[in-house]
This record gives sequence, C-alpha cells and structure tokens, in this order.
Amino acid sequence: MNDSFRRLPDEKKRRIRDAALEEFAQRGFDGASTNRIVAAAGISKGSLFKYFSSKDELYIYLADETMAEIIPIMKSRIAALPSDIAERIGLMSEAIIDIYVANPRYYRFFMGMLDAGARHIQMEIMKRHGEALGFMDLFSGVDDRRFRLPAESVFLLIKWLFAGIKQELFELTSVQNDPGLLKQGFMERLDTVLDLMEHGIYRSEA
Amino acid sequence: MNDSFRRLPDEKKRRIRDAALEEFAQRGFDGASTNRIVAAAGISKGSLFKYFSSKDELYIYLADETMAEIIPIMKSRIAALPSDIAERIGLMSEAIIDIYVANPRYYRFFMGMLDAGARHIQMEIMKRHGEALGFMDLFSGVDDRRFRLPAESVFLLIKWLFAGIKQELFELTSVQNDPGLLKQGFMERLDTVLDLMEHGIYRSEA
DNA sequence: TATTTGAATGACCGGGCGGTCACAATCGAC
DNA sequence: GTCGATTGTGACCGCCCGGTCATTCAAATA
Repeated sequence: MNDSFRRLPDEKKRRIRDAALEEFAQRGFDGASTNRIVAAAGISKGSLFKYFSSKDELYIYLADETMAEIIPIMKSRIAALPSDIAERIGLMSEAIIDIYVANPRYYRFFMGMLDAGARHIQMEIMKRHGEALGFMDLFSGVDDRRFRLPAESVFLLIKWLFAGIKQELFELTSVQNDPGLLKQGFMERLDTVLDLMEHGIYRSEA
Repeated sequence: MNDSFRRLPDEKKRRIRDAALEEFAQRGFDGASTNRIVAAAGISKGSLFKYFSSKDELYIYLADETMAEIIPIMKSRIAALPSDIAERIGLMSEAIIDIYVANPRYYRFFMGMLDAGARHIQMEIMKRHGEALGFMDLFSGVDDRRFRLPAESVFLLIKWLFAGIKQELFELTSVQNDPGLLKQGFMERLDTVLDLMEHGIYRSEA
C-alpha cells in the first residue's frame, strides 16, 4: 500500500476497503475484478493503482487488515482455553461465529483466504500470517489422559470435524443473515454433536 | 455433444475427454481454458466447438460420463450397506477411495464438480444428477435404536465429519500419488477415528 | 489572478478468453 | 480423375482482464 492511500480521508479508505473486501469475498482472488472494485468504491482505476501497486498488493493489504481484526479476538479466547477438548471446540466455534456476527464481511474474506486462491498469494499469506494462524492451535495443552486411543487419532477426528463445521458455517452464512438467530441455531446443534463426540454414538454397553 | 463427436475414432475421443477432464479437474470450470484443452488434445479449436456447442456443454458431457462411471460402483456398494452407521461410513469411504485408485482423473473432476463452480453449471449438474447423488444417502435405513441422542444430531455429526474426510482425501490425492499406499494409510486412520466416534473420546466412566 | 503542484481520471495497452466462419483438406462415389 | 460432401483448421471477433500514463482538475502559494 502506498502512502497516498494512508493519507486518504477515512471515509474514502473505508469505501475502498469495503468494496474490495466484498468483491474478493464473493468471487475469490482470481474471479475478482479491479474494474468492479473501483466502480463500487466510486474511484477511478488510476487511483486504485496509485494506492496499491497491483491486485496482489491490494489483496495482501486486506488480508493484513483482516488478520489484525480477527487475531486479537481469537487470542483473547485462546488464553482461557480449557483443557477439555470438547469444551475447547465449543469455545473456538463460538469465537469464530462471533467474528462473523461482528463483521460478516471480514469473516467471509477470511474464510476465502484460507482455501481456494492463486498459489503465490497463498504462499505470501502463509509467510505473513502462518504463525498467527498456527496460534489457533486447538491441540496444544489438551488433557489427553482419559483418551481411549492415541491423541493423534482424536486430533485427526477433530481436524476433520472442524473442516466440516467450517464448511457448514460458510454455507449457513450465505443463506441465513440474521446473525443472532444464526448463532443460536448453530450453537445448539454444535452442543449436541459435541456431547455425542464425547460419549460416542451408542448407549454404554449393557 | 454433437453426433460428429460420437462418430469420432475412440482414440481421438479418449484424447479429448482426457485433456478436458484434466484441465477442468486442475483449474475448475471458470479457470479452465478451451485453448489449453485443444492444445493438449491435439485438435483445432474449431473442431472442439463442432463437437460441443459451448464450454458449458463440454463440461456437462464430462459430468455425465463421470457419473456414469462412478454411480454403478457406488450403487453396488450401497446395496450391501450395513445398518450400523460407523461400518457404513467405513465402507462408503472405501468406495470413494477405490474410485480414486481406479481412475484419479475422474475422481478429481468429480470432487471439483460437487463444490466450486459457476452457478448455472451447478444447477444443471443438480438437475441431471441430483437424484443419483441423493442415492449416496448414508442415512436411510440406519439402525438408530441404540443412539443416545436424536438421530438427526448423529447425522449432522456424520455430515460434518464426511465434509472433513472429503477435504482430507482431496488434499492427500494432490500430494501422495501411489494409490495403494494412499488407500492403506487412509483406511488405517479412518478405522481408529470411526472407533472413536462409536465409543466416544473418553474411557467409560469409572 | 496567475502559477505551481500533487491527486484524480479514463482512454488505452497487450493479452487471454469463449466462440465463429471462410476456407482447406480429406474421402467416397462414379 | 473428378466432383460433391463432410470434416478439420486457425485467423479472427468482441469482450474483459490487470495495469499505464498523458491529461485534467483543484487547491495552495505568490
């Protein structure tokens, strides 16, 4: 990002950020069009490329902003993370959904950031935020003494489960748009599923 | 697909199918280029658009072919599906990975078909193959008498888990390319995780 | 008011896209 | 060998892309 962008009035900066965030969130990096971004932001194309030297740089800037918004929230939750794995998943999911409730635009951009996208962008994101993303580690310091099986198996299950949850949340957020209702419905379902995971599917043996 | 395509020598048809399948599998519908497809297939662009009236039609044709390849395999497995949900997941996952082993190209195209892609293509795929895809229903006829909680909670957990498994498999197949080894490693991990799901994470209460 | 100066603009560039079409090549019938 | 029909070809079309830059505009200085 160029200094000239930093010097811009806040309102104009906001318009540009919002337009770009929205476009990237909806279409992904490759599908996003700088023409649509400038039209939505109400600026000329020349200006956009004075503020940011390339589409890549604009995307990276938004990624930085998004991480700066999200990481502190996540860290504050993680600081108080319980050692029980199921509780941990519950709290983590709640943190993620809270981020969505507070700012859907950042949330959807963030989710898009983590998967599909051009290779060189993926690598740059990882170089810049890999450590911070690693911070969202669900597994360190878990109390595994009561696990029936190797901890790594448990972690694998949870990794898979979380991938599914992430996808479910992403789909939900593109349909339901009352954040309060969405959160309530989601947390209820998550609770029963976590209970299930903890105790297994079946009643204990006779 | 035009009749002129049907009349083509099998070897030429195969070249075109393989080139297109590969391109779509690698880049998705939007990212795929008909220019690269004709170059890889060794035909002219004019020919491709004589055989198929549009990129859309080519994609739909490949989807039909892929489904014709995959559905019978899935159905034969489903016919013998046990009523126990965990066994069922195991068998289903094995069926999917077997499809990958037998034909990686179809497999990756198929996986890409199910998510990312242009809207109108998604809808056409669902109109044509929605029912067949519904056939891969894991949940009908499950023995839920011993479930501790409502069946729908169990099914939700499994839906999430499967989304995670699907993603894991997709990532694995882009790194490891000895199908035999891949299958073995995956099935081992799947087994312990299924056991976990069945009995829960923790040892039974003291 | 005239002059300077930095920001804003949008026509324009080269390139890739999906798709077309006038023409060339090929083949079978006689 | 000739001729009509079918198939194959690639230059070309209009469009949109990311990115550039000569020009215009607006505000501060003198």
